[in-house]
Amino acid sequence: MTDRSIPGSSFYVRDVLDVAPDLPGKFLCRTLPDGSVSVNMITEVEAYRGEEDKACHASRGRTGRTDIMYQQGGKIYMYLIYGMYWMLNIVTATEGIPQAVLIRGIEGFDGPGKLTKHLGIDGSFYGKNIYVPEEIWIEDRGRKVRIGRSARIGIEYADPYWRDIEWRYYLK
DNA sequence: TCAGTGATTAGG
DNA sequence: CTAATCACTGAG
Repeated sequence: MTDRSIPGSSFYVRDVLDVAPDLPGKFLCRTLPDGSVSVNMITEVEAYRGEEDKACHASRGRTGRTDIMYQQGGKIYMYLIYGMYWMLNIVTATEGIPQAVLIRGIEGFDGPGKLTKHLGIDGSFYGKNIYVPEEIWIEDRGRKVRIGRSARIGIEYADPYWRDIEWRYYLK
């Protein structure tokens, strides 16, 4: 009877430009420390695609931080920015191709730094699987949504081509 | 508009 | 080792 399913690893082992627009409208679920489950619809994401993407952390190659992006899709890539905010990303594509989707917003928590704070997740989640429904996972509840797109946020430093490309996807 | 804050990275 | 950078946020 249940109208919900949990995308398996194959959902994430696709090009980031196919995975990213499929995420708004799905639900980010998290078992909080008190045992309750937080469920929020994903509202906004961005795609970061390969070493050629000058706004992607992997543009400077494989390092300790970006190593996870080179692994098979479905892993979590966490990183700290400005010394204060943990960013939640989902690795996509097959092994050897560095891609990830940044989760920028969920219902009620608009902003990548705000949602990780609400969910209580940090660098200790680096490398965990998003398709295993234990601590944190994504559910498809059959919601049909309309997706808008725009340039990515906060990458003014990048070359114009990469700065302006419309790889941000959000709920209309 | 602008400072806070610390991991990560490149470079000496 | 040092210094620069940064996929952000909230206060003023």
